[in-house]
Amino acid sequence: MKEFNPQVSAVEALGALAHDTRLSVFRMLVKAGPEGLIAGAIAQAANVPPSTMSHHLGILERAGLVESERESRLIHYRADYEGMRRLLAFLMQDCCQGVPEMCAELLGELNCNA
Amino acid sequence: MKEFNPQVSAVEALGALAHDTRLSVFRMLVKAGPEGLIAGAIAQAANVPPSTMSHHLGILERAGLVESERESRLIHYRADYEGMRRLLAFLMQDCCQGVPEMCAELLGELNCNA
DNA sequence: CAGATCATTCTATCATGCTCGAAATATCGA
DNA sequence: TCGATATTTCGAGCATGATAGAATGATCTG
Repeated sequence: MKEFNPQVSAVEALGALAHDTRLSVFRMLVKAGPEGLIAGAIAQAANVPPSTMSHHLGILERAGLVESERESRLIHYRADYEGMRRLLAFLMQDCCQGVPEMCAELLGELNCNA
Repeated sequence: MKEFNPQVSAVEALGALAHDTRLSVFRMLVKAGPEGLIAGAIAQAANVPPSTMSHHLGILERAGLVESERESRLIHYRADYEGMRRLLAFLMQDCCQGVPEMCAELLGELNCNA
């Protein structure tokens, strides 16, 4: 039986993002939106072999940061916004429970200017 | 000459937080506020030897997530809110430049309830 | 200055993670 | 069914990270 430990999930997600190639891929997918990108195109864009990229995408997926869906021979990867939200919420939670003033200030600077 | 690469800094910060002990310590320091905590107390609270904790604190400090200040024999560690803000801003930036609707929704759920 | 306290740095061992070619799997078109 | 395409899984070699005892550095007190 696999328990739900928010901190363990957060460590896994942070570890998934703590890699140059994987962080680039995640950002790429966030920008790509709901349509996502095809595995091969991601590997090509990041300039790494398909097998290496597959490994990285697996790590991001297991961490709950991306989702994949097969469409015939192609596999679409897209960012998992809910996973991202969980991670950010976990990090902010400490802030809110600790020093709300600083937390508020921090959130205030994070506005979308789009 | 050491260049400033936001992505490299982000990877370093994410890597620093991607460890159970270090994430616990960082949360602890965020909750502790500006006064921070003493190195020895942190090691004791996390139940790890001082040398191991010193190693972890060094990683967090080099990543720009905590600051240290000596006060006689004791060394105070406190969370670096500016470093945390930079990391979160970097992660949100992708979101904002990509799909602003999702970004806004995501930020909306991150309100301090304190 | 000597001894005690607090913390870091050193060093060695052990564990985990990254990379990528080769082989395997899945799907399509002829 | 056969060959081509897209992707993953496997396996091995290499690199990096974690851990903690011992030694070192910094500071206070008597």
